[in-house]
This record gives sequence, C-alpha cells and structure tokens, in this order.
Amino acid sequence: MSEEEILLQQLFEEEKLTEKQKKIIVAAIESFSEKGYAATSTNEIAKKAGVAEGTIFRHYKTKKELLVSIVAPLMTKLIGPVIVNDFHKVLDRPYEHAEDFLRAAIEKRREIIKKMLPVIKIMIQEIPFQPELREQFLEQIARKTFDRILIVIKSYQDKGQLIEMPTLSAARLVISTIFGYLISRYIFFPESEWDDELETERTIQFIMHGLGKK
Amino acid sequence: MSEEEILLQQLFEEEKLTEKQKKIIVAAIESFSEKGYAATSTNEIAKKAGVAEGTIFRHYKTKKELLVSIVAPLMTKLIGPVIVNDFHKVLDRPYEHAEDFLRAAIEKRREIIKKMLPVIKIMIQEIPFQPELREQFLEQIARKTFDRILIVIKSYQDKGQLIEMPTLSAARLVISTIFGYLISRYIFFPESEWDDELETERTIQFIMHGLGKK
DNA sequence: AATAAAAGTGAGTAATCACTCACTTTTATT
DNA sequence: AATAAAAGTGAGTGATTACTCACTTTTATT
Repeated sequence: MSEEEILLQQLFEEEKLTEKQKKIIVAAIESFSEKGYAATSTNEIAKKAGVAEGTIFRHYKTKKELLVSIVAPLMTKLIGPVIVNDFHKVLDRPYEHAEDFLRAAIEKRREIIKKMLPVIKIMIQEIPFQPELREQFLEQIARKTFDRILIVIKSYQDKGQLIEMPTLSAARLVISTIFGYLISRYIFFPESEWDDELETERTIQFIMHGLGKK
Repeated sequence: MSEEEILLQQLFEEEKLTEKQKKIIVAAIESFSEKGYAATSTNEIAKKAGVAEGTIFRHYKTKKELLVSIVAPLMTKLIGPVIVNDFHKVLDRPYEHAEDFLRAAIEKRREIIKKMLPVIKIMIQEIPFQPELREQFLEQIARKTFDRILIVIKSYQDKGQLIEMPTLSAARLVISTIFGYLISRYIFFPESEWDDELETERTIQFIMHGLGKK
C-alpha cells in the first residue's frame, strides 16, 4: 500500500469513498499543503486527480466542504490518543515517573505528525481563517489536551515529582516545549539531520531539570 | 498619533509615502491579516482604503509586491535588536546572570510583537508560500537569531551557569520556550487574562530550573 | 434482464480576479 | 506663471474562478 493510501485509510477509516473521490482527496491534500487552500483552484485539483471538475462537486457541495472533509477527520484522529492512551495509562496503570509519561507522549505525537504531515500543515494554515475549523480545534483539541495535561501534571505534583508551579503555567510550558520540538523538527527544519531519540531525551531532560546548573 | 500611524512609522521610517499610499498599506495589513493574502482582492483593499484600484498599481507593480513591501521591512525591523542589543549588551557589558539576559530578551520581543501583531501574523502565514519571504526569514531572522543565542548560551556555559548540553539543542529549547510563550500569549489565547510579569518570570524559572523537584 | 440510483462528465455561466491605460488632478521645479 | 513630473482615477481587459446542469456511463437492486 502506498504512502497516500495509508494516509487515506488512517483518516477515512470506515467512510466509503469511490476511486475518483480518493484521487480528488489526494490531489487536494497535495495542492492545499503546497500552495494553500485559497490559492488552489478546483480546476487544478481536478486535473491533478485526473477527473472532471464536475466530479468534485458531485461529492462536495463547495470547495470549502472539501477542505473541511479533509481537516475535520484529522482533528478527530488527533484527539484520540489524548482520551484513550494518556488518560488510562497515566491514571489507571500510571507511568511511575513523569519522564516516562513525557517520553511516551512525545513518541506518540511524533508518530502521528510523521504520518499526517501534509494534512497537519493544511490544518495549521487554515485554522485562523475558517471559524468552523477554529472552533473544532479549540473545543476538541486544545481544550481537551490542556485538561488532560493539567490532570497528569497535578498527579505528578501530588507524587512530589514536580515543583509546585501553578498547573496552568506548567501545562503551557510543557506543551510549548514538546510542540516547539516537533514543529522545529517537522515544519521548520525537516531537512536538517535529527537524532530523534537523543533530541527527545534532551527535551525530557530540559522539561524536568531546565538548563541551570545544580 | 493613532495606533496605525505608529505602526506605519515604525515600519517605514524614512520611506516617503503619499497619504493614499499609507491608506492602502493600512487597508492591506488589515485585510491580509484577517482573511489571508490569497483570499484578499485588490478591489477590496482599494475600497477599504478609499482609493481607486488603479492607485494601488501606481505604487506597486503587483499584489505580491504590495505584500512584500509590507513584510520585508518587518523582518529588517525584527532582526535589529538581535544584532544591536543582545550582542553588545551581553558580550560588551554582559548581563551577569543568564536570568537577566532572558528577562530582557523576552520583554523586548513582547514589546515588538504587541506593536506589530497584524503584520507578524501576515508574515507567519505567508512565509511557507512565498519563497522570497521564506529565504529572507531563514537567512536574516532564523539564522542570525540562532547564531546569537548560540554565542550567548556558550558564554553562560563557560561561566558555569548552564549545564553542558550541546549549545545547538539548548538554543532550540530556549527559543521554543520563549516563542511558545509569546505565541500562546498573543496568537492562540490573546483573549485570556495574562499576568505578563508573572508568566515571564515563570518562563525564565522553567528555562533555568525545569519542572523537576530538586 | 430490466430498472433505478449513483457516479462521472465537460461545456457553459456569471462573478470576480489582477492588472492596464488614456485621462485628469495635484504637486514640484524653473 | 508656465511646464513637467508625479499621483490619482475608473472604466475596461482577458483570464480565471467556483459552481451548474443536461447528459452519459457505471453500479446496485430487484
């Protein structure tokens, strides 16, 4: 199975898509992520997909509906691990040390981003301009991620593993550090050589102990 | 002087602009940052500025030239403090403690972002799609900022104030943390209530000592 | 095999796009 | 005050835009 087919299957698991519809989605993802949503014409998508322009509008009422049909499932997919993995593993069978939680959390996100990079780029680009996507992101992703991290941090604070900084600020700092790493790694400097295991450990070390000399 | 006039003067210091040209720039900044560059029409800019559409093209050959004429001066402005302030103050009359350097660096960036927010939004949005802007950003901003931070970190490592993590990784982590804070503060959750002084101190504390209990 | 429903087509459409140009008005130069 | 240059105008341009629709082809249902 090709890379595109894997991405499609990941995103549209149970949805029934015709062959031409799949080609439209693949073409749209490629063009949207390279040129941006507004700068991509439906004509261009149709040509790249090898279908008639009318076929696009047979499946999607508008160009925006095509965009949303691609980005919305991504967000659903993104929030999955937050609810399932982090929650249960930490609270039911918790990682004993905060370090182990961080390591698992970073690895999981790295894996997702690696697979879904073009769609994630589209999401990041269009969230500021599409209220529909913006709302779904804030309510579904940002809020829930934040809430989970709050709970997890509180639990490690109670265990005495973390300092007593307000959980809200601590959460912000942890999230900034992790996503700062992943965004540097995959968006800003994907061309640089990265020793992922090493950088992950340094990121964890930084979160736990900072840069100051003991 | 109105907010817009201050921003204009900051960005276009010595450049001679006619009154109508100023109105075009103000209108363009507003529309580009709200709807995005590609989704903004020159007709719309002209109407908002209260000028004829032809007037835009009297001053700018193309719509893209208008975009670049707004974002390029911002980048020049952004790199200023990196060369002047940080370099001289740290190396000639250095801040004795890394904390003091961080505090000054964060405050300076916060001040700039506060003033230039809409233009910064346009820059962030368009860098991925405009090779001209992308190159200027990587060469002028990213690279020089990184180089300076490397030097500064090295100097504090030599003073024994920082642990011996490779400066490259340390620089990445410091930059992620600072800009993670500023992006959360001004881009993601500008509506939330922020105690800026407190959050700045917590950010510094986090960089220096992490979250782990001593 | 007959029928209906769904998928696919591509020429066509009105609206909008960035940009031009002949012309007028304002400003600077002598 | 005369002249030239610069700034401003707005109707007009061909190209492109998202989207439609009457029609054909493919697939599913009986």
